Amino acid sequence: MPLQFHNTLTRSVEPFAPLDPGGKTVKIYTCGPTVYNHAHIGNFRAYIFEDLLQRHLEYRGFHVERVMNLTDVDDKTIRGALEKGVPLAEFTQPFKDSFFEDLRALRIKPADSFPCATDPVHIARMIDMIGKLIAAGHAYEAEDKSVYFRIASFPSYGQLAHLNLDELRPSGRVSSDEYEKENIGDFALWKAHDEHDGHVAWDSPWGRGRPGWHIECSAMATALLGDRIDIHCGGVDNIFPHHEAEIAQTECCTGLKFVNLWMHCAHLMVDGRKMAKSAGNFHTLRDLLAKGWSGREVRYVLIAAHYRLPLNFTFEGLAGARSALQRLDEWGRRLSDLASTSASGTPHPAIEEDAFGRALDDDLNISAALGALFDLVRDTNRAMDAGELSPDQARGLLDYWGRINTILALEPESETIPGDITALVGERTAARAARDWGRSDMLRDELLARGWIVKDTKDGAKLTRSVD
RNA sequence: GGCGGGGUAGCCAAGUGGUAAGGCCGGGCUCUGCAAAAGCCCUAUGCGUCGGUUCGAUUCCGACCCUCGCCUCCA
Repeated sequence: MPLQFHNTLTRSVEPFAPLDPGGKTVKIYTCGPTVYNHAHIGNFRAYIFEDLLQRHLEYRGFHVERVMNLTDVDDKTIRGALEKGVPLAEFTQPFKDSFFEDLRALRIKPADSFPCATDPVHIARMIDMIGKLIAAGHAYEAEDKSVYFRIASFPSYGQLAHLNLDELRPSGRVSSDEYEKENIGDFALWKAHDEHDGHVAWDSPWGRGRPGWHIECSAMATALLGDRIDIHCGGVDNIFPHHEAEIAQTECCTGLKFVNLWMHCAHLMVDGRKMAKSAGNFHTLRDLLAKGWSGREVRYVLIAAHYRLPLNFTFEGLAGARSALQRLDEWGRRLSDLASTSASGTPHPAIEEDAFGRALDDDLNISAALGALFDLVRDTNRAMDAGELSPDQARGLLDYWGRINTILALEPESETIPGDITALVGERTAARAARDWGRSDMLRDELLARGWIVKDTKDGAKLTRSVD
């Protein structure tokens, strides 16, 4: 099966081929967070889907160039800064910092660049693009000194969302701008400064103001990746109007097809409803970490369901992830013990077949991929139980597990066992050899009190870190 | 109202025109000084409902029910 992905534009799964004539480089732009708050795990579902996409493309030998923007100026960031009485940049910085911390905790590969909307270089580019759009008749300055994109000038507006604009139902969220616009669907490229914006404003040919949200992505994507990009990702809620607007602005500026492949992930749900800051039903990563869950466990939950399906977040699901990971950890540990006497790996049929990688080729079918992985776990555990797996085969499988983890990134934290713990285990082993069960049990309790669980396997004592 | 996802065992979930992967939970067994852990085994005659096509449908077609999302803040 060829590598293929679902394209939101055509609503079908299509074979993937990069724009790069060399067939090597893949350019990806992904919409990042608005830094007015800590991102919640629903946001991170999107970033983990994008991480899976990038890692699988790399597994298939592509070189991925990826940009993720940070929206650090909009209504909410401005409101937050005003309420706190601090400059905008000072308000957003802690949320930027926590975002990067969370990416690390979730083992999400950093993008090659994380441009910020307020970067003067990008503001200048946005102003430049808006000027071009006005000159070409695609945008106009309204009476309130804001600039709007004229959707009537771009006939294919609505193609991505498959919306017929004549049939749009008024949403009820009508703002006062409506009276300034030629068409209710026209969207702001430049928002004239008003009293709610405080000191947040930049000079422009149309007076002081700030950029609209959509133009930010068009400017930064083309600045950093060029006029045409391979893949643009985001949550389904970005399809309309955000990505629709990006297409219109960018293509009207460049005259080129902006994005070859649009990929969108479904929402993370909680209690059967979309997880959203506005709904107040969200969990942040730091909340979950504080409850004793690990970033790795949260990553498993978020990565294990197909990206185009809504995923209902539950603590039962997190507990299930913990158990599943322990099974994988134990498998890796067994393979590792067996492989310790082997210098080089031997091919195993399952590695050649690579059912895991082939499942991901089909629009990132992670469920089938994990199914294949757990099949391999069971089959090789059975072989190890029967003493039918050689150390060289174990080494080969361990290498394969390592390759799979260049995609999944679910390997256990490397744990260094402190010397005093090792000493206690040694004492206990001696006590057991002397059949001094009382002392053995006392030492086991002592180890547990220090956070380590001892398991007496037929190969001797094994230690694992206890979890809360 | 328009558009788009979903409805498969207690929970999550893959998949196929020929009779249902995998994970969690649960049960059994093995190992074991005890305990814990781990490994193995078992667990859906049925895939929202009702029709239709077919030798045969969970998979194709039609209708309907339920549910979630988008329709200019939103990953």
